[in-house]
Amino acid sequence: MNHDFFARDAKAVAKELIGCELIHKESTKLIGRIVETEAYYGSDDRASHAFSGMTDRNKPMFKKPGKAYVYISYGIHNILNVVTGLNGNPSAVLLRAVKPLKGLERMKENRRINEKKELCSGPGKLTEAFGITKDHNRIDLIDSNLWIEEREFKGKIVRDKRIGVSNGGKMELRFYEEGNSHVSRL
DNA sequence: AATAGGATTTCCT
DNA sequence: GGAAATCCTATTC
Repeated sequence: MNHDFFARDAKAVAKELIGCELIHKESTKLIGRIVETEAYYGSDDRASHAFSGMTDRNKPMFKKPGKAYVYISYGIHNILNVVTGLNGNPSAVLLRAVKPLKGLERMKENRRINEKKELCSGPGKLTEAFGITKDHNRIDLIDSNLWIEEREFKGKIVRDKRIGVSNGGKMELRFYEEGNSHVSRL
């Protein structure tokens, strides 16, 4: 995936990321197929961290498309986003769930569980399975050991309201593969 | 300097 | 279905 792919409207990127592969290469190679994403914008999106302008935390959202924005949620979970961007406006796509394809054993160790469906079926779950932490914040997802590869997608995509956000409004910015059991919530 | 609350997960009943 | 876990950030006094 190149920078141009991410330098577009977050909603379009979120939708097209469904079916692509998230790859993390460290000692072992971990691969998951993206089955669920959400788009977040800026001043026009009350649910977004960037709603009230730039702060220390959300700074990556204002930076170059293709960068990672990782933050800690509820003091416990690392949450992974890809920065997107149209006209330099702050925006990002949250990676909510992937279907484990490769490195299952390592993911099970990281998650301390065995059920495949529970490994990556949520934003906090997939970062734990992949070993993604705030150390990955602001890294470039094009030329680091964490990246996304384009894949043809033949399934059907469902669009819905985002999960877990207050002031989410009526905007339907969540995308997921219809019927896929690795989605956090069908 | 202090405090309120979260783009969640897990465990218990 | 409900609440605890847990800590960092942003906001307020």
